[in-house]
Amino acid sequence: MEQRIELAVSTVIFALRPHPVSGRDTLWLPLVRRIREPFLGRWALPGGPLEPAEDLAASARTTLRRTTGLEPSHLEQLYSFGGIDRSPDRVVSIVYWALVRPDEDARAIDGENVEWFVADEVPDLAFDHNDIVEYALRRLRAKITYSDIAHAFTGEEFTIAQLREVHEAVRQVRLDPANFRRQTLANPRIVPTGRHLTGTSHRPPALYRLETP
Amino acid sequence: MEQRIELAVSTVIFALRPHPVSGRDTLWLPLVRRIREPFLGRWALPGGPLEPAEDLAASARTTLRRTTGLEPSHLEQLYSFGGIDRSPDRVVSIVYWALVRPDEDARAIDGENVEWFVADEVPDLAFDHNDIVEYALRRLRAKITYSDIAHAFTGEEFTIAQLREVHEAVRQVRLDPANFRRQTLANPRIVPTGRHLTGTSHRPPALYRLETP
DNA sequence: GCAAAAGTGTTTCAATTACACCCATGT
DNA sequence: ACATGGGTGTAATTGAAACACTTTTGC
Repeated sequence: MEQRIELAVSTVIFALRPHPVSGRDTLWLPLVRRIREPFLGRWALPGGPLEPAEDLAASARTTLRRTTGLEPSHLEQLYSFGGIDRSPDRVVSIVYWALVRPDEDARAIDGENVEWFVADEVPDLAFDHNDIVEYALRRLRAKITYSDIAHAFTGEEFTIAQLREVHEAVRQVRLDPANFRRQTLANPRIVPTGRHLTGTSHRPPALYRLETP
Repeated sequence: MEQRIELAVSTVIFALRPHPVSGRDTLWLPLVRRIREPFLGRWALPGGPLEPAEDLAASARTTLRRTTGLEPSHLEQLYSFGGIDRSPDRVVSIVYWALVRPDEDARAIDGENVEWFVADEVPDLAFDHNDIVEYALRRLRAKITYSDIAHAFTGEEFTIAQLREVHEAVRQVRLDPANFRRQTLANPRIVPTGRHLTGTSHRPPALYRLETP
């Protein structure tokens, strides 16, 4: 008698929203309340079984649309978890993590049993999902320092300060505006659009965009 | 009617051996000749179906022992591949990569239909395994620059030159011995054992070991 | 004019690189 | 003694960090 191994795809979805207490931008993520055993009633990462006709990334996208109604601006495989003690029945989870833009985020329509939490303050989750969230956070915070993923949180056009605020929110640090500006503009792919952001109560900052090579 | 999704674990196994032409140390990996369709007769990464009672990493270890007869000094998950066009039947592969020590490597007994190849000169492989090997090589070469995995290629005790030769072999570069030495010894976890390597035709180099914290 | 953030300049400090030179051993 | 790699010293270059200062807008 052969035991069946379940194959599921889950996604850690990050968005930037103001922290309920401090008001400063922080990472949030949506969780889904389980309506079945095991872990009935507990919060868990959105996900579902892998459909035979569906790509791994496509499956993550489907989950993302179902829970947030949005397209991810960044989607990346995180890790595959297959410990034999993760769940009463053997299940291997391929986990993705995704970033969604705050401007689109406003348009988000949460599905049933979906609720957003501050990423660093999630409750006790089902399965090993607390470990997974922690791992995803570490990866995001590491990767933003050496890659372009911060732009997945900005619009097409952005000011240097907006980009800096993304870094500050994700990494939970304060960065020197002058030095950040220089280091950012050292990247030749970041070019000024010529336009400026208006409506600020001070000097209007220049708008830039990321050249797609 | 439900289509079954196969779940397999494959491993890219690296060892350092002298290059057949240049004689300098290079990365090698073992491949297995397929004895079944699809891709019958083609070389492929060692691997097999995931057993219900087996951990993902344990499955990789089993494969490693079967093909090389050795224990890995380093084993790490690489990526999971699940494209719907990878194979006629739908198969999701969770791929690991492993490093084995050269001293142990000498003890290796190759299984049937197993042959070692220079990692940068592998033939046309089955499935998408050429892509996977390339990806594993990139990861290894990137990771050796910021982590301790080089030690997975040295013995318990090592000279600074031996460690440098590992870096040079993996990254295919020449490194300044003086600077490499300083940067290496800047790591407080690398401590002298007090012993020296004898039998060289020149000044006997000091032996070090990596403190396990 | 004043506040506030944009944007520029400058000084300091640490890390990397290149390379000259001395040391200890086998032959 | 001399060839060879081990090991040390040091000047030049680069980049990160800290911070003073000027600019441009809304009010």
